[in-house]
Amino acid sequence: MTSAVPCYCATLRIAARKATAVYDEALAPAGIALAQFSLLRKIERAGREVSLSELGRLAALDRSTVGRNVKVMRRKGFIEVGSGDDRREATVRLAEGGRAALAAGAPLWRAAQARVEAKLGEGGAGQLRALLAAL
Amino acid sequence: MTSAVPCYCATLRIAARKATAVYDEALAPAGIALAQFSLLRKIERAGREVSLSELGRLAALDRSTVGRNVKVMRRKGFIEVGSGDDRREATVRLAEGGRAALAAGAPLWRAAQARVEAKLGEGGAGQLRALLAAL
DNA sequence: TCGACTTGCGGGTATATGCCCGCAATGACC
DNA sequence: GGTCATTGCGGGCATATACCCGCAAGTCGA
Repeated sequence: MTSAVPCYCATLRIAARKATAVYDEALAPAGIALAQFSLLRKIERAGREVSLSELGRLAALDRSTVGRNVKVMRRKGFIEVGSGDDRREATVRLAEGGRAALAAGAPLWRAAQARVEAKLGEGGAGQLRALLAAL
Repeated sequence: MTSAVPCYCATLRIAARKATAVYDEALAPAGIALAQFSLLRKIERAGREVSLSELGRLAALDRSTVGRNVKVMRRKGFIEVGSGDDRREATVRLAEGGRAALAAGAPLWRAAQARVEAKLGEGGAGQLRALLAAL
């Protein structure tokens, strides 16, 4: 008999998919989905040009994944790609479209964030952060 | 000033990716990754043939995603695809390869599960389940 | 200064994921 | 018994994600 032991990983993946759907829907009016919005925020927070590898570290994404995502965001006019002093590096910075998406998305993101926080209840939000940080 | 408010969604996605990497590595010797292992378990648990739509509901996946994943698992010999009474339905059941992968993966999965549980600490595991269920 | 690592990327390969459209099979309701 | 809405799929389209290989640029020690 296989007892019904839930797999942490499967549960996390489902939660991530559901949360993504919630944020994607909220951000839709801004013409951007969470994955890209999140990357734009990392770039914004950096406050300077960042290389693809740095962005990967910031977002905990594989470098090659960042490279592909960047290509899409570039095509959409969210970012511009240049090269740094180190000529191996490809650096990215926000473009007008990216700033606009961030501005339009900010309040929508906050709404989604609040909705999720409400579902988690008092203290739950903080607990979740602490638990996920432990991973 | 943009304060450093962590996005629940981004955090969840990172946690899911990291957990997936842990389980994938653990399951590697069994020749299967977590996403497919998880689906095989759903089919096993069902104890009967399930349609693609049912599997989608069980795994909280979009039906079209299930369709594609099933195609890959079929090619790998993990499952067999047939059709039910309702001739619209495509039903799946475990094949020999799937049973073997489940058997070989079971102890490896338990090890990964234990490792994650250890990181979450006493009670943390249960809390996480409760929180994710709230989503 | 020259070879040996190290680092940063692009591209190939394979999955995973969701939305939408259209088709076929069912079901429900006159 | 005919519509007509519902349900189940496949396939097209777009992203997201990771691993590996190979090339180019930078670093460092002898």
